[in-house]
Amino acid sequence: MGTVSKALGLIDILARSQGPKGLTGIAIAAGFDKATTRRMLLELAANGYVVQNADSRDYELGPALQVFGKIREDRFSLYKTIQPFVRGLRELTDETVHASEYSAGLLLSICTEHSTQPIRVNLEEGQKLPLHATASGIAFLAASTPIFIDAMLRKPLPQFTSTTLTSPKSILTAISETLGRGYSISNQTLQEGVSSVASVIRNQSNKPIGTIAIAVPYLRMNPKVISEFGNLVRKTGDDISQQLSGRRIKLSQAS
Amino acid sequence: MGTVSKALGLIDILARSQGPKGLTGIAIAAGFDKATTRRMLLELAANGYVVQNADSRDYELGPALQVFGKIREDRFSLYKTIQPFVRGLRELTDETVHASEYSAGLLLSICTEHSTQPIRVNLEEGQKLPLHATASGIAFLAASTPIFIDAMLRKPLPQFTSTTLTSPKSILTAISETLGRGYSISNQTLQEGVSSVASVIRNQSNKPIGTIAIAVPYLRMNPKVISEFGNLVRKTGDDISQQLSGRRIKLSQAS
DNA sequence: TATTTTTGTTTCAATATTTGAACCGTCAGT
DNA sequence: ACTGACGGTTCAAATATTGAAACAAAAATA
Repeated sequence: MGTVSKALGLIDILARSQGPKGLTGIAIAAGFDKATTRRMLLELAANGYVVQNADSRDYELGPALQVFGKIREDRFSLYKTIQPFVRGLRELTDETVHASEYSAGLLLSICTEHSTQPIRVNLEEGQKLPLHATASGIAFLAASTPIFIDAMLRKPLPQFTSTTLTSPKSILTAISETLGRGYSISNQTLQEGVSSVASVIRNQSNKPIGTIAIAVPYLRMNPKVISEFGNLVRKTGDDISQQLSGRRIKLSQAS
Repeated sequence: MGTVSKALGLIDILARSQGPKGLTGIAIAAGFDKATTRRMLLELAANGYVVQNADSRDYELGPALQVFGKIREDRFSLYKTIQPFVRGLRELTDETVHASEYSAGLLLSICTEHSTQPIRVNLEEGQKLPLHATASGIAFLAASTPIFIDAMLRKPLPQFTSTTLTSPKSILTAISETLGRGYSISNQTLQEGVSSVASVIRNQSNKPIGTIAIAVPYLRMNPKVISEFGNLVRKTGDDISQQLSGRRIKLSQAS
């Protein structure tokens, strides 16, 4: 692993930990030496990706992330297109609905609307969704090329719960079932007590770029709910893909 | 300069260039070798900070920036607090109004509302504002400690226009004038034809964290406008600081 | 206040990573 | 088929990174 990845890993750690964090804590979490960690943090800070509180000496995420994030959003506003759909689906189901975008071998949660019910699925912002262990991942794989699927199933497939699918064979089965019904189903594959249905989102070129999913506490899941919510996500996924192909992505620029 | 900074510089280049960019173009813009540039881009891509289009092989900003940007915004929502003020000031003046946040030796433009007039100041998203060559910078310095001012004036002070202040002495004068009147004035110090008035924004601890500014085409600038707009930014800066000290920044964390 | 502990910062020789010139393959245009 | 432009690859040389240890400063504790 290169130095750059290590440094970016520190940002991940800061993002995951709520609130600021001291040097030692970050070093331990990252598994690096204090000296190494500090040098990286300083370099990140020099670029605005991290800020150090002058008093407490704690580190936090920096404004550069916001700035670049906004620029990216401006150019490729998947989020803006998706958000109303996610919200609509939440209102319709009153379950936690979330959309994700594919990036670097996994799905990044980019938009979440939480259920209002007392028992609900809670999703951290920016949560990483492994392809093999989530309904979203299976839905995404089902829309991918055999080459891509093969490459992904060659990687390690860590087990998160007792029902995580960890064999390529079982995942291929789940994929073909997904192709049959038009949406994927997960049964506590990433987190105990959480079931989901998910569907793929495609871009103008019909390539899969992300997913939309409904995450339901297992206790409220049953075949009727699965089929009802499943058909809802499928339709919503299609609608989003439709809208993405209809509207051009913003390319033009002002002087 | 360390490897990390070099890699982050590539993100800067992608952000500044509108739309995707090829390997060679990026390498030239960055001044690195192709091999180096590519290795960095791959590493950035592996972390989601950059994506490579499978067909065109061009590189673009990645979703990780959006994800982390949103997390930061959630924790430290200077932007959300400021935006209504910026918009209000734009409506009042119909000139371009922008707010900035201090980071790593300069001010990052984080929120802009453009004038609707045919001749107006245009500001790129995420524009970097040097402290010595902008009204925002002078306003920020005027609110800073002597130690900080001294450190900043020791750095190189590049000349951008014929009227850029490049001597520590002239900048110190501008600072003391700013302290006297409560807002700073720039006269085409960064870009020809642009004058600005600016005022500082402080956090709960009364420390300067950013600025708010009105940028006016030079042809519409005159003493009357300066004093009118100047007093407006000053008041708005104070209002924002007031609101920031009223509301606590989110510090608590869940389990 | 004195003492201990924790946390942040610096140093430097050993080490692993980065670097870039040269090279290869591919595609588009002629 | 030739040419030029571009993306991607290789590998020895150059350089940046690493981390143990020492140091400093600040908190916590006695």
